[in-house]
This record gives sequence, C-alpha cells and structure tokens, in this order.
Amino acid sequence: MLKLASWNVNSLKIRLDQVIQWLDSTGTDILALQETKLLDEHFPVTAFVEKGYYVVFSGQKTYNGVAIISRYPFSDVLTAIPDFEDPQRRILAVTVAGIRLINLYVPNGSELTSEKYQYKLNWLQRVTSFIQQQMTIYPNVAVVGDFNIAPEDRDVHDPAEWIGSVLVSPAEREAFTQLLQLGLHDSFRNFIQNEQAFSWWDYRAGAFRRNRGLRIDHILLNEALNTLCKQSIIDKEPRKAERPSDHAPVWVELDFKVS
DNA sequence: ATGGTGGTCTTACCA
Repeated sequence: MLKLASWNVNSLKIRLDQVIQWLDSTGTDILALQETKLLDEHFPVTAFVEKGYYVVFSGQKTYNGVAIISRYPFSDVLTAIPDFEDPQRRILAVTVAGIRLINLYVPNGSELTSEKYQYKLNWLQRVTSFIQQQMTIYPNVAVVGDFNIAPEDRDVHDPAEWIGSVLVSPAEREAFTQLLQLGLHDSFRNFIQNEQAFSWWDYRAGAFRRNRGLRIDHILLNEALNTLCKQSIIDKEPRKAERPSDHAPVWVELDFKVS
C-alpha cells in the first residue's frame, strides 16, 4: 500500500514541526506541499532528510511555492509548465515510485472582476494542456494540490452565499471538468463520504468551528491508479491544532507495488 | 452581523 497526500501548509517555516509530526504519525509515503513560501535556499532539507525522506522543491519569497516529500527518490523533475512564462512557483512534476505526480497550487483568483481571475483561468488552461501531454507519456498519473476550485455545490458549506465568488464560479468549475475529461478521477468521490466534507476553512469568524468550509484540495487519479485507490480521506485533525494551516491534508491509499 | 484572522525579510498584499 502506498499513502499519497497533499497539504497546503500556508508557510512551511511556521508549519514545519506540524508537517514532520503528521508524516510520522500517519506513515505517509509521498506528501505534496503547497504555499511553502520559502526561497529554495531556505528550504528545510535537513529536517526531512534526517527522517529518511527525499525532498524536491520550487519556491519563491513570501508567496506560493511547492514541494514534494517522499520515501522514494525522484526523477524527471519539472518546476514550470513548458512554454509558459510564469514568475509564480505553482507547479512541480516528478516521477516517484512509478507514479507521475503533478503537484499544483492553482491561483486563488481574488474576485471575478480581477486580473488575477483571468490569470487563474489562463493558468488552468495551460496546466490542462500540460497534463494532457503528460498522460500520453506516463502510465500512472496523479494530479494533486490546492486547486482553489470547489467542483460542486456539495463541496460548499452554503452554495447560495458563495454565488458570484471565486472558487465556485462556472468558468472555474468548467476548467475542473476539463481536467476530469482528460481521464482523471476525483478520488474523493470514489467513496461514500460524509456530507459537508471540506478541506479549507477561512481563519476568520470561527469558520472551522462552524464547519463553514469548501472542498478545494483534491487528488485526481488516472484510470490505472484510480482502480487501485482504496481510500480517499480529508484529515481534519491538523486543522484543530494551535496555529494551524487554513487547509487540511488530503490523502489516498493506493494498492500499488512500488517497483 | 458585509465583520473577522493569519502569513510575510509586513505597515500592503495575499489568501
């Protein structure tokens, strides 16, 4: 069994101890991180290596930043979408344990009238083409991360309240559907889940306590991996900690023999 | 209740 996870940590500097402890306590094999907010020269390599993990990262100062922590080594690392100029560090693609793993920190989009929203839609279009190309090359593909899209109304605590907002707009949901149409599966929906299951809660107004959240962190699997998926879980426990990330980690268990 | 919190080489911006 292979445990593959994704977590937007909202600053790895602040959350390092929580991440290490979560890795230890869950026995996670591969963890994709988003919003590390660290320059590469500041990445805490030693903290992971001394625990027996390999690390790969693509960061920048203050914003964005992605990384992958793994018990297995990496090859064929990409830190940008080919032929797409983008100063923001939001993608990390690696081959690890026989899986092509694509870790995404999709732009938030700010608001529908914002230039950032156009950037988000354009970025999603570019990344979708890239993933389509990757799926022709690699037999086992997992696309994970903070998608900043709640795919359906059941992924939103109060759909009426969110109409007209980013994370739920029709164009964003269409972009998510386009990803699924490449042959990817939203692993969470392989299984019967509790209602009101979310992966992100605003820090403000007691949103977590009141479970006013959205499900915007996803693990998408191609057909070959999806048939091996035995569980897909949102772990709310770390969100209850002191000084938590605003996101919960999500993970899947794959009945997958590492070759 | 249109507020509120948290992160960052902060006092503005992002989420």
